Order: sequence, then structure tokens, then C-alpha cells
Amino acid sequence: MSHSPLHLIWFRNDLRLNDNPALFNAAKAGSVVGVFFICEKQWQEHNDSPAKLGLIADRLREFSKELKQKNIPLKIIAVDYFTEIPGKLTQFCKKHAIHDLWFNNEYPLNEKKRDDQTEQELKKISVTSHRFNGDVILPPGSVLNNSGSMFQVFTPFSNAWRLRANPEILTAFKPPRKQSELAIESDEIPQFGGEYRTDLWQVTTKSIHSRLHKFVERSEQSYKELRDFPAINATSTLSPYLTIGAVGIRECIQVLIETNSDEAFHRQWLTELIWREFYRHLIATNPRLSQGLCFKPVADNLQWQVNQSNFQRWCDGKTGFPIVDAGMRQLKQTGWMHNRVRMITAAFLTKLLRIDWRLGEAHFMQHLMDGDFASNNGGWQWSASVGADSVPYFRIFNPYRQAEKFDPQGNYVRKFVPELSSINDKKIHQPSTLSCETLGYPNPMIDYASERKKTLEIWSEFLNTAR
DNA sequence: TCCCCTTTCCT
DNA sequence: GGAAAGGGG
Repeated sequence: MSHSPLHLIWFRNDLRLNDNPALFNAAKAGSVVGVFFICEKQWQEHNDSPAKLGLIADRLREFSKELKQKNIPLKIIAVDYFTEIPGKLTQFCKKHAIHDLWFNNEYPLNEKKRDDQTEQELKKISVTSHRFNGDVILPPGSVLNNSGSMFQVFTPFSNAWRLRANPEILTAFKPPRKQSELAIESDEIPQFGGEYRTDLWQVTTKSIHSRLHKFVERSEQSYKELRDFPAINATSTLSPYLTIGAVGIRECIQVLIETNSDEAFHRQWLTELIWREFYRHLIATNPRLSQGLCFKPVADNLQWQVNQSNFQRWCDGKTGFPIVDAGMRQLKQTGWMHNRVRMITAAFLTKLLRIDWRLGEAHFMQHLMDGDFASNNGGWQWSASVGADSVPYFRIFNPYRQAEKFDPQGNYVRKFVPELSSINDKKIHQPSTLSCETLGYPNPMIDYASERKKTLEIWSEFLNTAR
């Protein structure tokens, strides 16, 4: 029996059969074998959290089974760093007489360099790389302003995005057909990463799709209003799956269009997904962002406070500001934090403690199971007023006001700061010095009003002299 | 995806 | 003395 040459699909953050353009097109071209690289040292350098890696390991185990049902074997190769991958892939392609490599692009700088180097190396042995943009609806660099460059402001970007995103583009790619059996065995998925709440985060495609459907169906009319309240489960909670690619962005939007008729919900969730695209387009078009630099070059000269003990109190959720502490403890305990509280805690670190946003960015990555470089970096630069379309420096979150507004009954605080569970609704966000002492909860580590004032002075002085 | 101070107008 | 509205950081 004569065989047509094998096609290799390299899986990374696209662990799904559905809506996977690289897989879809590879399978159309011929028989497919998959490969996934475990890169523990590289992941550690990127601050990927044990929880996120644990989720990837479990999803990979499940995904390998799903691939097997299509007779697609999945090989696993362990390396320390990305730089070893071109060599390993060269060997692999030689061994299996492969002439085509298929994958979906990733946009941070290290990933892009890895992929470009791989493409170059494989070209030397006549292997052609076929690259797709499966992680976004519109490819980075394709949504541009009138002068032909990337938007620096979200709203015009999102307007242009909406005009470009026609139904044809939004259609998800179908899963590959079952192919005839190959003489290659799938590898066992070794244990890697750490623990996460497996009771909350299932990894089967069925459970992930059901999460998506339940969210879109249940949230009619309530999402826009309730998404900002951390005590209420009104958000999609799909971010970990989007991050590791267990669900595709087209699938999400397709389900949204098909199922939900509520205009406000539809518009609002789509806006959130466009924010995700905005940040992906930014990192793809601006290498500074992957190099620890600010989107606004002038902001690279800001002087941040170096204060290890203050930083540690923030990390540990012991600032004495209940809403901040609840958020930081939710992050550590569950690997996830409600979006509103991410903004509150980030503003607290950057605008009230005046500590470098990059320390916060790293801490979030080290704990978030949905830790995503583009979204996390974008969010932190936004909060610190150093990024694209970021909050103006004088827009400083008041943790007390935010708490009263978005956690009016204190239920969120009560859940994660048990010391305060006996305090009534009115006082829980601002417990008195006396009750803090008796309950073993820290007093506020700073005076909000004076730190706010100081930040305003520092920034206004900085911008005056920088000009 | 803000906060705060001031003024104004009502009770 | 509180709600609403406006301006500025």
C-alpha cells in the first residue's frame, strides 16, 4: 500500500478539534500526525502558573483521546527552552518523511521568534510551513487606521474591527474527518504543572461547550448589568479555555450570534472579545510590549517605589483594604480573579503604592490559570496609565468607593476575607481600627486620600518635566 | 470601565 | 443637608 506523505501539526495554545484552521487545513491536505512540546524551563521564565500548566496537562490528556478518535496520533516532546524546538522538529520530520508543517501563530516575541526560526530551519530540509491565525478573528496587521498603522485607541479599533468581521470570517472551522489508521502510537502525557480546582474547571470539549452555551443562554439581559459585581457569577468564565485554546474565538462568537437575541448582551460580550483581539494585535505589531517596556515610551522613565514589604502585603492580601485583599486572596486560592477586582487591585498597586506594574503583571501570571501574556500585559499597562488607550493618570480608583458600588452587600469580601465575616454590610468595606484589631485583620496600610494626592502630584510633575 | 470638589437647587 | 450637575485632575 502506498502512502501519501504525512503532514505534521504542531499544537500549542490551540488544543481543540473544532475551529482550528491549522488542523482543518492539514487534514484536508492529507494524513496528519500531531506534536506538542513540553517546555518547562521556558514556561517558568514566562511565569506561567502551576494551575494553568496543570490545566494544560489535563486538557492535553483529554485532547489526545479526542484526536485518537480521529486516528490522529499525538506525540509529546519535552525540551527546556523554545530554542531547542527547531532541531527537534528537524529530526522528527526526517524520521517520518514529513514535508509540511502546520500551526496557528502565537504573537508574543519569543513565540514569534521560535516560529520564524523553526520555519527557516525546516526550509533547509524542504519542509514547508503553513501558518494560520486561529487565535484571532482578524489577523494582526489587518485592522489599520487611515495612515496604515495599528490603532492606539480601542474604540476606533473596535469600530473598524466590527466593519471588517463579516459572517464568513466568523464561521468556525469544522473538526477534521476521521482518517485511516497510522502506524504511529500516541505518547502518554506525562505529569506536569500543579494543582487547580478540578471541581470547577472541567477539560472535556463537551463540558467546555456546555459552559459556553449556558453562559450565552442564561445571561440574556443580565450580563451587561451584572458583570461588574464580583459576588455574582455573571461572567463567562471561559478565559482559561480561551487562553489555552480549548475553545476557539470563532466558536464563541458563532454561538453568541446563533443563540442570543439580546442586543445589549450581544454587544457587550463582543466588546470584551474585541478587547482580547486589540491586545493581541498590539503585541503582534509592537515588540516593545514583549520586552518589558511601556507602550508609551515616555513612561519608561517613571520612577516606581521599590518596597518589598509593601509589595508582599499586596501579594498576600493583607493591605487592610477589604476589597483588595479579597481579590488577592481569590487569586492565590483559586487561580482566578473577577475582572472588576483585577482593575481595583492593579490600580491599588500602581496608583496608591506606586509600585512597578511589571511586578504586578508577573505576580498575576504566576497565579492566574487564565494567565495570557497579551491580555495581562495590556490590562496592567492600562491600569498603570502607561499603555495604549490606558486610563488617564488622574483616574485613580478609590477602593472604598469601588467596593460600595460593586460589592454593596460585602458578599464578595465575606467570602475571601473570613476575618470580616461578622461585620455588617455598611462597615465591611471600612472596618474600624478597633474591630480590625480584635478580628486579627490588618489596619489599612496607607491613607488613601494622601496617597492619591501624592500620585497626582508625582505624575503631573513627571509629565511637565518629560515634555 | 474615575474621583472629588464646587455650585446650585431643592427640602 | 442631600441630590444633581459641572468642571478639572
